[in-house]
Amino acid sequence: MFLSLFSSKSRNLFVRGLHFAKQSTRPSAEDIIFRAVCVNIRRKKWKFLDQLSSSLTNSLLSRVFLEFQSSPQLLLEVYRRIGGQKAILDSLESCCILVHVMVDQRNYDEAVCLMKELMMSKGYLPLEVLEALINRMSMWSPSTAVFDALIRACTQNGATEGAYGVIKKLRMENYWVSIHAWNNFLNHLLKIGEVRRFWMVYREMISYEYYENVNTFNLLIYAFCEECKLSEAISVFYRMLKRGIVPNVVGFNMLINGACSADDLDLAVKLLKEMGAMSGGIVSPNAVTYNCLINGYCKRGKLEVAKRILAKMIEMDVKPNIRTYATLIDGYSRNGYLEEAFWLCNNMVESGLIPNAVVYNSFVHWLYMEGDIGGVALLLSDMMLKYIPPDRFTHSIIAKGLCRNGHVNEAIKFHSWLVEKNLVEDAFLHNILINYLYRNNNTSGAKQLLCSMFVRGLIPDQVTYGTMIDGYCKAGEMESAAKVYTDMVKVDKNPNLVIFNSLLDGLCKEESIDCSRFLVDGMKSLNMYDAVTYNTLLNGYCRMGMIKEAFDLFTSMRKAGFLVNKVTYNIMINLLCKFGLFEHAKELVSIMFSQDLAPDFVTYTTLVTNLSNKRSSEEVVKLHDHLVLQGVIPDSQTYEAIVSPVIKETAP
DNA sequence: ATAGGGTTAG
Repeated sequence: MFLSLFSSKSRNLFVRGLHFAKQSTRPSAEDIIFRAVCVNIRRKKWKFLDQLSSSLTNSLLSRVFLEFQSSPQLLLEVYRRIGGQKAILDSLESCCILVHVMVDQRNYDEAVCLMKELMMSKGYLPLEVLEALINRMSMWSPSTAVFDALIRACTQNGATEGAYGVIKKLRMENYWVSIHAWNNFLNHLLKIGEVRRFWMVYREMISYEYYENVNTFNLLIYAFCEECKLSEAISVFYRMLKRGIVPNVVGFNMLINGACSADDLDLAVKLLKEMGAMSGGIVSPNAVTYNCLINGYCKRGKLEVAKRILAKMIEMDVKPNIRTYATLIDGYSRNGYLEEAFWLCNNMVESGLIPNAVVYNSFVHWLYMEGDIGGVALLLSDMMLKYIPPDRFTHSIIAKGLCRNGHVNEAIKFHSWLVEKNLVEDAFLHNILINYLYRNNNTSGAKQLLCSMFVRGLIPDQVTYGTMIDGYCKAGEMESAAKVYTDMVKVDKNPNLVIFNSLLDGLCKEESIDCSRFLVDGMKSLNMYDAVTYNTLLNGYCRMGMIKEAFDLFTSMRKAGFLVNKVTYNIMINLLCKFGLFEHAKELVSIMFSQDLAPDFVTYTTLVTNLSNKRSSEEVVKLHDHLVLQGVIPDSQTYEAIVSPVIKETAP
């Protein structure tokens, strides 16, 4: 192998190299290879390098990179040629030299990738990488882009504290943290739902006298939208214009998406129409804009409008993408129109787009919800045939689908299989399983699963704790629920509204009325309460026969407005029916219609069941007809059990 | 930089 080194030309260079070597008159084997490699790199003899690739050890590579650190172009070529990226990762120093080279060549993605790998698989801490980068700093232009890349690598790895630590350290060492780096970190905070921290960091950044750029302003809009503060978000837009900053489509999209999630679709449409005027003719909608609106309408069941937006999009020459179709497909499936969803999928394929895991996940999920196990099996095998890898969503959907269709043990087996195959799992999947184990009264199984989460390095989240608390509350084991609550607070997880509501329900169920009121007062003082809270208490009053309290509460709930929903009326209708006050109950039904809260299958069942116990068959049929004529969809079980036999009986 | 799919409450 080394024979070729000693061809005459190489030999000359080799000897010359030896001449300059100070430390030793007898070069080691590595020295020999090192010289040879360097020579051939200079001459771009890549074939030679390929032959040597197996001898390129860590220390050798380090030496080579150091040798060529001032020729970035050449080094980049070496990196691409040798395919020995693993070897490069083994040496922090050579890796950092390469990162500098990449950044210098504006190849930021590669730089970020390299650092992500370095931290993920080699376990280097962000601050260690930073130090190594700084050590190589003097050789290069004082560009801070390399730090931007490091912060991006941290946020992409989910290392929030790592990223913030790098920012702090840089400031301490008097390096400039670019606005891009701040924006990246701020965006990361919003993505992980840390809105409060977002504002803290934003204020910190402003205190260092940074000027916001268009991206920062967009992030402020995003943050306000997350907090459902739409008017504040819009005022950010005008503040940006006043500063003379040119807006872009991203800010508008954030506003439109925010309006959609705040259930203000009129505003969303208005923004779409006014985009041009508001931006002085600079900005026009893109695919994201339309997708946000389509999603808004799909989630509210307004499929016809959603489809009209798709048509509009095409008319305006904006190409629908896979997300457009995935959104529509999910919207149609979610609202019970699976046939139409499959038809849309066909359209999509004909337009040249290939269904991805998201599309399959929607179908699988809604087929499971319909109990169509056979359909699921077909789709999953189709997915495999087309080499579309399932993701963590697929896994959760399968686990939940199995549980929902009565196969909890199969779901547990499926989970074990995932563990065995070392496939992605997350807290989400565990939460689903834990929930169903409780429902099946398998408390010990649920506890085991929680333990296995810890073992597998998965951190239980608020939902995990909430699921356990709810499980114990439903089982009437309030002491165990309280214990989980204490455990949760110990690990610094704050209870959320859902958890409080679960606890309240548990207290109401065991008829601890004083504790229940105490909890509600506490929740009010924390400003953490909603319609569920009040419905739970109302239901508790009704169950305990505290009629006066129930009516008083109902009145104050109606005064507040937002505390009343369909469930509230269903509870009250049930109460009135129990006392045989059917006329009053029907009055509440009309009020429901007038408040745009259409009675649902629960309303139907409550009325029909109670009426059939106390009144004639004719009245039951009359009520059924009355409700159906007003557009109420009957609960099929109730209909089959009560109404259908009566109709047959009265028929001639 | 923004958009799509999975968990918890009555």
